[in-house]
Amino acid sequence: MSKSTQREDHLKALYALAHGHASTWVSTSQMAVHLGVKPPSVTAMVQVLSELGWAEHRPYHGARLTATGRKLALSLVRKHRLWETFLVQRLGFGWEEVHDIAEQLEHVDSLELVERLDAYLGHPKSDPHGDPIPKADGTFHPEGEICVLADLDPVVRCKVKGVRDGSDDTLSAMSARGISLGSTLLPEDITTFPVTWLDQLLVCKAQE
Amino acid sequence: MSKSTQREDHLKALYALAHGHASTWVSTSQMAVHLGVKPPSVTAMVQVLSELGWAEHRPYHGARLTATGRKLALSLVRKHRLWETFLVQRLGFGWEEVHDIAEQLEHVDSLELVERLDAYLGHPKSDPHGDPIPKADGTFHPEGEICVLADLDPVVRCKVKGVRDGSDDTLSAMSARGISLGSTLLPEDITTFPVTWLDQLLVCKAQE
DNA sequence: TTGGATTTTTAGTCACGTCTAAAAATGCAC
DNA sequence: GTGCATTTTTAGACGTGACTAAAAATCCAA
Ligand SMILES: [Mn+2]
Ligand SMILES: [Mn+2]
Ligand SMILES: [Mn+2]
Ligand SMILES: [Mn+2]
Repeated sequence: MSKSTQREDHLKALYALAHGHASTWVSTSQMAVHLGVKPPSVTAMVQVLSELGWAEHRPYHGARLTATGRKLALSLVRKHRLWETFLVQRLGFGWEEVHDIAEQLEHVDSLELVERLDAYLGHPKSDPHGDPIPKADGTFHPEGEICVLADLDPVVRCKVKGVRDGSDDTLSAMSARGISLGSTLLPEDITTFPVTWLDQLLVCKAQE
Repeated sequence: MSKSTQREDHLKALYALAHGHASTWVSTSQMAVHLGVKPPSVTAMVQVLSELGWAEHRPYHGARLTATGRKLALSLVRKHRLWETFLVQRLGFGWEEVHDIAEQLEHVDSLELVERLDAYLGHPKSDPHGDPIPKADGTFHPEGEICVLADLDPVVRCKVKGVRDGSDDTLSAMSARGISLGSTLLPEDITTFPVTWLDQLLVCKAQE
């Protein structure tokens, strides 16, 4: 309910600054820089998003998306990237010219429009900048988005793409279990990992 | 400058309710009905448009577009109808489904976008509802829009499409000069007409 | 031409989203 | 641990664009 260009752009900022990792807290000042407004404005808006159930706000700590908020953010990213694709692929814009226009088009409200546009463009998997286009259900194509292992729901086979905040100890412990960049993790192994790892391992879904 | 969806929609309402005749005064309550808001809201907005130099407001009488306002309104109508054409022609929407979506798309701000869209669609002359699409310079294709003779600038050869507020006397006086529905008026004749006729004769430009 | 109904504007309020200035919380250096 | 610099939130204000209620202008009918 209750959409608006501003709410939507704040939601997107939250998503973007967490690099798509729903578990990451984002500071209001980070968002302020990203959005080109002052921090108090972001605080106010984050409180609104929180009331709408789209974000969680821990005062003096930061904000992060709820599951609902993430879905909305993804639908915005989807629209943004589909429009960018349209502008480049069909209207012949240069890839560097399309961001600001898509920034406006993404707020046009019509599910039917997005789905028809997607079909018209041949269900593209990525936008002109190479960024992946979320599917209508909010998931990415396989080999799509990188996320924190904790965010993998349901837990499926995935590939290690990086480690966040890994101390030497952690890294060697992971190595000892056969985990390294590019290695594949199986659901049955993941359940036996130390819980702290779940927030540290950056992964993407592996092909079946 | 200082555009906004609301200002733009009021501008369009003014244009639409005057049936494109820049000389016609439109009441604020008419606009209110058209826009789905209350009359005081329209009064306030019309005063803003007046400050911006886009409309003229004669209190307790009505509002009408200035030359600048008319140009802006025409560019909005152009965008609206081009997007409608895109939605039907390219995305396969039914012609009855596209109005509300175009109502949003028309506010996207990018000259480049409009012109590329126009070219992409093959410079269509009319939208899916048969309404003419203004050209980028704010004029219509020949045989396009009907206007009051007084609005013809410059005065060119045109065809009579109707008479507004014509008393029997006026009509017979016109007949006496050889004027009837469909007859062609030449610039040199027009200059000899009684001035009152200029606001009564509805015409459209005739092919050269 | 006068009075009442109707239309339109003004006055005052509100929600939204922004700002600046001040207060509060945090966290880092010593 | 205390104190100070930094970050963040709160407080208070403003502009936009909506509303309702009241006042003003207009129109029309007797
Ligand atoms: Mn945007
Ligand atoms: Mn992109
Ligand atoms: Mn509109
Ligand atoms: Mn149309």
